[in-house]
Order: sequence, then structure tokens, then C-alpha cells
Amino acid sequence: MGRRRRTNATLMSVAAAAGVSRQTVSNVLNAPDRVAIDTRARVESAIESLHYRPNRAARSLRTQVSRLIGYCIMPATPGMLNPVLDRFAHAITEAASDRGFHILLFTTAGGRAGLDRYAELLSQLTVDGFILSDTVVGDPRQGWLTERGVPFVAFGRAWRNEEQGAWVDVDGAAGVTLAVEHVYGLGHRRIAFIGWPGGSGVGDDRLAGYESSCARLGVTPLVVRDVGGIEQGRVLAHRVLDAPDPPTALVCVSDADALGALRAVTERGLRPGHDVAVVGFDDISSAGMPGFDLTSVSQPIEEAGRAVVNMLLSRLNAIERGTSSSESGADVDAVAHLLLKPTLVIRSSSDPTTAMETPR
Amino acid sequence: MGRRRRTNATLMSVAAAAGVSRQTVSNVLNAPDRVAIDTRARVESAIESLHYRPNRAARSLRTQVSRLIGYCIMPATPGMLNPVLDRFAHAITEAASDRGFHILLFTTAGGRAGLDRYAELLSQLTVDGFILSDTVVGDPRQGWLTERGVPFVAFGRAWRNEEQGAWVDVDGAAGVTLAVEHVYGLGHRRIAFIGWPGGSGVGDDRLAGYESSCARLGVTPLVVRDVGGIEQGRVLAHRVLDAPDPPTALVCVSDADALGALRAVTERGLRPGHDVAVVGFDDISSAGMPGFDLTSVSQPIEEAGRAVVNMLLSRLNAIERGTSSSESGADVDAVAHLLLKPTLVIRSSSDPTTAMETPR
DNA sequence: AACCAGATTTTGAACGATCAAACAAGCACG
DNA sequence: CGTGCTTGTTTGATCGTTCAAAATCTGGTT
Repeated sequence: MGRRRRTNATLMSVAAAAGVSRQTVSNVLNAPDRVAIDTRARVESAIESLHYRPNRAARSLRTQVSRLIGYCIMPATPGMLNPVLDRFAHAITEAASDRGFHILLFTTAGGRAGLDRYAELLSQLTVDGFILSDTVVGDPRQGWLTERGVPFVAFGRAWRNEEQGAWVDVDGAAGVTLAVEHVYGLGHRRIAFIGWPGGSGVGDDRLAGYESSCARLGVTPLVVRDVGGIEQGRVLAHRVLDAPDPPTALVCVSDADALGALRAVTERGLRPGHDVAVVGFDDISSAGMPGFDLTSVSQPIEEAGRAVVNMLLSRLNAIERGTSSSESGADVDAVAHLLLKPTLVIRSSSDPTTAMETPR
Repeated sequence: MGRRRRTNATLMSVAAAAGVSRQTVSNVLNAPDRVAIDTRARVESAIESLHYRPNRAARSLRTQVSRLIGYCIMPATPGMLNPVLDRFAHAITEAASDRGFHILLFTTAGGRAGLDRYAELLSQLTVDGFILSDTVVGDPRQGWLTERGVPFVAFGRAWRNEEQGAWVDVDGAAGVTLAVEHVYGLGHRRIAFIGWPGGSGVGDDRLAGYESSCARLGVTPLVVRDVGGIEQGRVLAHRVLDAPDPPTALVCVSDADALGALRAVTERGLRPGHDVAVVGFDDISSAGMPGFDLTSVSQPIEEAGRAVVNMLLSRLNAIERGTSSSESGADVDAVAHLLLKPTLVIRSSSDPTTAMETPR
């Protein structure tokens, strides 16, 4: 039987069915207010009955707009936790789809070498703009894209040059402040911070939150640092707990470090939450597991995804309307930043009264 | 300055630069053997110096092929572990890109309601085919797509009707067999299986592996079941360990259940690996963490991703060449199945000799 | 010199939509 | 009654590529 390529309805076939011209059908779709009410109804029912959908390629060829957004995903680092990708990917897909856009995945080599891929997708007119994530300090992409006037929004600040391009980010400093205030409110006065080396934008941001809230609360700051990871967190936690007059609360720059710290605490025969409070950052899926039940700063990833898409689409619209040309170009290129506030999910690693019931 | 929309090179501009006609340039790209060797060189250098890339929309409009593959991602269940998405997404993106294709993300409502989206993407000619994942028993998608002759490959079997469409899957039975043989090899003779309710394809597959290897090794099977999850695994583990003559090894249908089982073992004052071996399935990122160090069956996700893409592309090629029409249609519609073997990652939850070093 | 086969290149004609401008009809106004 | 304005609809051209067929060139044959 058949299975031949189904020939889809076209503007012409719909026009014929409704007894009007191509352009009228096109207007029904793109500028309904220009069409007389009864003509519109007639065309709409023809569209309905023929299951007509405008051909994307044809539209895109004519308008020079693809309604596709490029999203580069990084090679998954084995063993590394990527708490963000799937939630973020889902959020941007959903948000884009509500506005008639789609997300196109691609991968590149890291750093400057990968820029070719961006160029390729652009010059083929495959995508209208990009969503960046996993931005790093000194990331070449923002500068490269800005130079070429390519619309993009990054999830994560451009750490070196804040004014470069639009971004949405989660306020790490505010997150750590929540964490410090939480343990302070529980009575802790010796609060250590387990961090990453200086120079990573994310790590420095979170550290800044620690330092400022210590200053405000009159707590003497105690910072230890390593490259990050479960094992590193464990070692650092042991180190600060070995000190005379050790801290009673450990605020960590990431959940991986916090899980290590948690382990160190148990290894010393101390009870997390009771004897030493541990707080992480990211609220990865393991955090809520029994056995960890880690208090953690949770990022509003879905909200960030929606915001990134909205910001990108408004830039695309602005460009489409020619706003970007010489005179009034400023408002398109206006730097758009959005810093979202994270929330603190309190679990028993910091507050034993929230311990999960463990029925038997 | 500028920032105006960059006008890309076209076939015509390249042709002018090289002193040939449109079609010759097109031939250099699509059928180089038809072009004289020196003409080809001239055209190629013109392409190079103008940075020409064929316009996707135009090509797609003419050829009726988009070189885009749709991939539907499911709403991330909060708190649930999705060990697969990011690795799989990355693998298919990479594999597709090697062959000039791209992955287009979309989301749908589950079940039959979501089928509209597939129809929409198809009738707009946005995508050439689909990759399905998270297939469930009684999934309507395979049947729907097959009926319409839409090329697709599923990651995961069509559980109810194995002949329906192409799929790649990981052999769950083989995975559990590895697990059972592993603990048997360590001397365990009372081996229980913590499973899911009957009726889930994946769960039944894995259970089948348990039952057949028990039969082969002469082990009395002991199966307990619940809906799955950390808490359920913990409760089930307690139940079997409460029995007289309790098992010394727990093979679990998933890592979530295994993590629960692990916790149950420690709660009883037993040492995982020494007193009771615990094995999971999926090798989620938490599995390797200190504190768990869970032996687990690991799926070759990257390989599966590549296989899915290859299978889909070969179907697309076949259709493009008209092979699908009446007479020789059989070989395209030939059911293509690929069952990959998982591997066992042995850690200290089953074999204490592999315990991680825990320096201080 | 005429002819032919093969290799190479060029020329119309699509693909299906939108833009820009032209056209038609209806109505008010001087 | 002609003119201008508004509203609604249609027509030609175009986006950049590939298909199909026609045109040109080359060299060998008869």
C-alpha cells in the first residue's frame, strides 16, 4: 500500500478551496485584521478541512527568518553532575514552542575552535539566534557573537565583561547569603565556607555572598578552597574540622562539595544537622535522597529558561522590525540582564527538626 | 557601526566569482564527479573565499527534505532521576551532526494527545523523521507513525508489538544476568530481586534475566515488588532481610531501588558488600559517589544514540531514493532491531575488595 | 565533411511562501 | 459627477536552491 510521501496542502490549494487568492490566505494567517470577517471564516474552514500548515522552508526562504534557536550542549563530563541540562533544556523548549519557535541542538569543541559551528549555523540561515549556557570566564563566544551582531542570550553572566550581550543568571551571592543566614538563625556562629579556587566566576560570586553576610552578621569568615568535587569537599571539611575551635556549620559552593563534607562529618562520628550543619548549592537530585537529605540552595531553572527565551525573542522581534538599523539601534543592543533569586531548601543536614520520617 | 543583517553569499554570487553558472556550483557541492577538475578547483576556491554555505531553507524547499530530526523530551519529573537524557541527547546530536543533520527538540503532552505535535512538525516539513525515547507499554506513537509511513527509530522497544517500527534498546535481561552471575561468583547463593510491578516492559525484561539466571545457576528465586523508588527499595529490602534465612545479595531493578536497599542494609547494622551485596541498574551519577559506591549495570547510552541515528538516517536515505514505493518497499519497512549489551560496573556495594581508598 | 557519443556546462522551471504595489469597490464630500 | 479616502483583494516579483532538459564542446569514426 501507499506510504508515498504525502503531498501537503499549500497556500494555493487552500486558496482554490476557499475561492480566494494566495495572498488572502496568507493574510488570514499573518494579518487577520486585514481580511473581511466572512472571507476569513471561509478561509479558516478551508485551512481546517485541508489540515493546512504553512511550509516552514518556504516561509523561511522568503522572510530570511528560521524560527529556530540554536542551543549548544557540552559534552557530558562523565561522573560529573550536570544538574541543569535536562531541566533547562525542557524549559527553553517549552517556552520557545509557545511562541512558534524550536530549539536546535548542536555541539562544538570548547573554546575558540568551536566558533565555526556557530558561524556555519548562521550563514546557512539555520538559526536566528543562540542560547548559550555553561559560560566560563573569558568565554570567547559572547564577544564573537556581539561583534557580528548575532542575537543571543546567555544563561550565566559574561564574567569578564558584564556589558557584553544579554544574560540571565541566578544570584549566587544571594543564595549563599540565604544559606549563611539560615545556619546563623539556627544559632551557629562559627561558619566555614568550602569553595573553589578564585577566578571561576560562579565560585567567586558565591564566595562574595559568604563574605558579605559574614561581615553583616559579625561572623569571622573562614574560607578553604580546592578545585571542587566530592572528594575535595570531604578533604576540605576534614581540614577545617581538625582546626582548634572548629566551625559548627559548613556552607559549600556546590552540592558535590557538600556531599563530600557530609561524608567527612559522618566519618568523624558527628551527626550532620545535630553537631555540624552542612549546606550545599544547586539542589541536585541526589541532595534530597535519604542518607544525604542535604539542605541546598535551589536555582529557579525553569524560570531562567523562560526568561532566556523571552529575552531572545524580544531581541529577534526588534531586529526584524528594523529597529536595529543605525539610528535607534541602541535599544536593541541595550544590555539586558536578569538576576534571579534562588531559594533555600531546608533539609536535615542543617536542621534535624526537618528529618524525614523513616518508618519501618 | 553596521550590525546590519549580513547578506550571505549565494550560489549566484559564487558562480559570478568563479565565472561559471549556478548549476555548476551546485554540482560541485552535490555531484563533484560531474564537474571538470579545473573548474571544480576554481569554484571551490571561490566558495572558500566568499565563505559560501548553501541556504538551508532554499535547499529544503526544493528538495522537500529538511535534514532535521525531531526528538521529543519528556517533562522532567521532579525528584526523579533521569540518568539518560543528557548523555543520549549529546550522543544523537553528535552523530547527527557528523552526517549533516540536526536535532530539533520538542515537547508534548503524554499519550495520544501529544500526537498533534508530531503531525504539526511533519506537515510543516520541519523534520524528516523522529527519534523516540521513554517509550512505554502501549505507547501509541509507534503505531501512529508507522501508519503514516513516517520514518522513526525508538530508543526502547515497542513492548506490546515488537514488530512495530525500528528500535534500539539495551538488553535488560542480559544486564541482570551479569549482576546475578557476579554475586554468584562471589559466593552468594541466596539472591533476592527487588523489582517493579508486572506490566512495565523494562521491569519485566530485567526480571526475566533474573529468573532465567536463577534457573541456570540452581538458585531459588525470591522476588519482591513495588512501584519503585528509593523509599520503596528500602522498605522491600527490609522485608526480605526480615525473613528467616534471608538473602545475602540484593539485585535491584534500578539504582533508585538499590540506593534504598543500601540504606536498609546500613540501618540494620550490616555492611554493604561484606554482609549483603547490593547491585543496581543504570549506573546513575550518584551510584559512584562515596557513601554509596554502588555496583551497577551500566548502559551503553552513547553507542545506543549513535545506533539510533544511523538507523534513522539509513531509512531516510532509502525513502529519498524512492525505494519505499510499492514493489521494493519491504526492505525499508523491514523491522530493524538492535539489542545492545550492558556492562557491569563493580564497586564496593557488592565487592568490598574494590573499596575506594579513603585517605585523610 | 558529416556524424555521433560522451563529457561538461548552461538554461528554464519549479519548490511555497511573503512583500510591495496595483487594483476594485464602497462611501463621503465639495 | 468627479475626486479622494478607506477597506478588501489580487497580481507580479522574489527568496536561493535543485531538477530536467537543452546546449555546447571534444574527439573519434566513417
